[in-house]
Amino acid sequence: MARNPQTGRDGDGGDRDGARTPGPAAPQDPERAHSAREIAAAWERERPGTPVSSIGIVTPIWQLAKLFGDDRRRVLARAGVDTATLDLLSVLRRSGPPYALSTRELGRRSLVTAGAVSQRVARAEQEGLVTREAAGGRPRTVLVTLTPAGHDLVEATVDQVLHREADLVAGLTPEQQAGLTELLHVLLTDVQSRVGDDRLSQVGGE
Amino acid sequence: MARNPQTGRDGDGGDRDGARTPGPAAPQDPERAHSAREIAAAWERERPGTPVSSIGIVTPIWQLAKLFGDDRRRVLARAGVDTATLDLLSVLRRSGPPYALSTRELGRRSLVTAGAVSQRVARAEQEGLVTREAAGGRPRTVLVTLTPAGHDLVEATVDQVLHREADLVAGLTPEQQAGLTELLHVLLTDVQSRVGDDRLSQVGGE
DNA sequence: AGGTCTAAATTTAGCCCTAAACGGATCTGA
DNA sequence: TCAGATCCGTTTAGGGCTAAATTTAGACCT
Repeated sequence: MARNPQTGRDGDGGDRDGARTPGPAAPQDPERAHSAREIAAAWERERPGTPVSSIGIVTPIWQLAKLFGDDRRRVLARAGVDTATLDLLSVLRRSGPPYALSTRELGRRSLVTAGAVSQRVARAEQEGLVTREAAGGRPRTVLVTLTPAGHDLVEATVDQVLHREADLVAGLTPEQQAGLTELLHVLLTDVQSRVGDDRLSQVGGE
Repeated sequence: MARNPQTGRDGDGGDRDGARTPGPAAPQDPERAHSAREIAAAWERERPGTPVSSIGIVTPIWQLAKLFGDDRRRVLARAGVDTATLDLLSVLRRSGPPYALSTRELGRRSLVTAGAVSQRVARAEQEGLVTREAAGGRPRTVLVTLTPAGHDLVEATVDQVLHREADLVAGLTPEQQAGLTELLHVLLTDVQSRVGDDRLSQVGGE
């Protein structure tokens, strides 16, 4: 999911560009997507009154998620794993011995639908990274357990991924990182409480 | 894109299977995904020394991107559009009259591959939202132009989407929103300059 | 007991994306 | 002028996800 920058607006009114020289006359960096600032400015210019207030937050979050996701995918491709599988294995690994969770619990911790979990588990089982078995717990519970091969795969890749990501955010000072972490935490907590509240998704919004 | 919370850390090296209680790992709200803090703590507990420093930033960014993306998809489903199509139309709309851009330019502004742009345009063309024609400009350039129907669709949905997203971030004070916007901008700029730098994606990183 | 309800997992249909192979046109240089 | 290098856009193969339909097994009633 995560899809694109922001639904909206792009640069100035005139740089149609169809052909032209990509060079010096271009608005910004001709090789890069527009920034949230440029998108909001374009909205204002094209449609005065457009509610652009959220763009400065939502757009960079999507762009960053895309960059982090693509980067992780490339890092993991070298190890022959995909991000969805590593995510599954990591959740199990982090849960501690005996490295087993129900499908239900996996879904909750992975932010994907039950169907997606089912497919992830099936793929991982196919590759011998987890096992699946009925568990006596609740009615129809299935217990997914990490195999030694799955455990090894996590051990072999997690530090790589996390180290790489630490490098990617290293441009911020420790103070900036702390401030950003705090603000993101506050925003996430708040958004979680609002999403799913269907009253707000009506047109008139509040 | 955007996939999951955090690849997490996994635990120790040897104790496969231990045995029982999945217990102590379920610390918080049983209905919600784990927070970055809980994930980092689980790593520390299971594998002391894991480089968790980036988790406080990367994990909430993914979770937020997922929440925003899912929410937007649901809002747009009512209008019978998908997020990818609206993104395409919006880029054209905000480029201003004559609402036409080359495939190449569309790819740059959308953060997706050329193949994805081609497919998006084909779908939108199928629905009569854009037209596609050869343009004399560069060598093999194709010009994609918004139709009146496409223009109308943007007008009918963009405010809805942006208003909804403004509601979603309304829990932050104006000061917090400004601070977050600034930090995200700094981080994004920095990450863009680091991604693609292949030296960093080696294991040894940094 | 038997019928109905509900919860959990899976399956199915359809969408969208990436990576890589492909097709065609322009530029380059002998 | 012709071969090769390039550049753009499209097509193909395959992965991954969501939403909805389906299957199953206990739970609940009467």
